[in-house]
Amino acid sequence: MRSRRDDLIETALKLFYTGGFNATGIDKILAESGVAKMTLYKHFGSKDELILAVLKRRDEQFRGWLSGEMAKAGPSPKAQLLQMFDALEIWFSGKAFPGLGFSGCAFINAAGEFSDPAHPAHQIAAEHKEMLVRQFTELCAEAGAADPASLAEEIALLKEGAIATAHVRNKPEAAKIAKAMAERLLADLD
Amino acid sequence: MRSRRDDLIETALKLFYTGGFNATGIDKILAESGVAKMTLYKHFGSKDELILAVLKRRDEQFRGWLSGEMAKAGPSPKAQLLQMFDALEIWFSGKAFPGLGFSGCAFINAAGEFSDPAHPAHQIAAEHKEMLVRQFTELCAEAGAADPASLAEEIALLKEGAIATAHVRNKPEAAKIAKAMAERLLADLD
DNA sequence: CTTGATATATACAGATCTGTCTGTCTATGC
DNA sequence: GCATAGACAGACAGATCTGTATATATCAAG
Repeated sequence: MRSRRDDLIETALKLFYTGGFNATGIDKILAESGVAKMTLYKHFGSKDELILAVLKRRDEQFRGWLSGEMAKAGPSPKAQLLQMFDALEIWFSGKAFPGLGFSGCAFINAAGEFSDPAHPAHQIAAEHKEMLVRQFTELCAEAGAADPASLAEEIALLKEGAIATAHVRNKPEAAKIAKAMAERLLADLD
Repeated sequence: MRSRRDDLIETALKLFYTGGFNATGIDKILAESGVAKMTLYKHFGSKDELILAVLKRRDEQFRGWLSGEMAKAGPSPKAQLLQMFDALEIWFSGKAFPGLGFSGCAFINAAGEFSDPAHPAHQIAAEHKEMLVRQFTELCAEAGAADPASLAEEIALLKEGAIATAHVRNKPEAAKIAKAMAERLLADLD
């Protein structure tokens, strides 16, 4: 049974993600989740803290989903890295997270609304991206790359470019373009 | 002499860009620009229309600046495309637009806050990106690329990836990473 | 059955936001 | 000089937002 705290986080994630953080009011989250206002402030203290809890949840949810999709490629690290771009395409098409659709990357969006790098929400966004780069680095090392850290940064940059392109230009094919570029980057491996 | 309308657009651009669209109130723009509220509504009718005017101004300003930076590379289209990534680095460091600093791409940010692709602000953002891709396509054709449209999409994707990485992770070196990747893409040309 | 923790409903305070209304001031052109 | 257009100043309406206060209901454990 899901707790009220989880109800709030899941509802807030959906509304913040699709409608923006600043533009989405507390009252809307309360109405859609059916939770009382006092319960929200008991659990989170402020809207800002709810935003941080939502971003942490999204980080777990997204990285968990992506790892699962990449694992479908089997044991080869190179195949897993390429599979990531197929996962992006599923995400861009709106099929990855039922009920959420695709409204770009929640962390890029958060960094846009909370532009100061010192803002806690911006920092969570940065950490999320860093964690993914670390995961890519391990796979690149496992695949025998000469410079795993640099290669992982390049893969990550392709991923960010695909996300921004898919969202701003409403162009989900960006995943395929990025994948083709990644294939050339990884051609020497395995 | 700058008109009141320009004063409003320039001040709103700075505040929207650094503080976000929804989070920045009309009153702040009026206070900082020294313009009366009635004057704003005389010129723009609503905050939404001011936002659109700001995005159009930013489109002209940014593409004009970028074209100027690229032109510094001389007549070679390949050199101009590579020069673009040097321009990105200047932008990321905050030196491109005095008084604005670097808060990511105003159009990626706008698409984040106005996520619906049918929203006028989102559409202006998409058009801005499309115009840049068209410019890249012309340069790729001029450089003798076999498939100028595809190559331009790849260059554009590297650019978007660099912007997102530089902002979210506070990592201006992303420009150099993207440039190195672009050099490999363009190696066969000229 | 009582106690304590948790949640609910509802009202409210205080701030802020967009947009309007009413005057007044000032400059420019005739 | 005078008329007209544009901008300023400042109050105000109405909505909305975050956060608080109060009083009530539910439910499980001892």
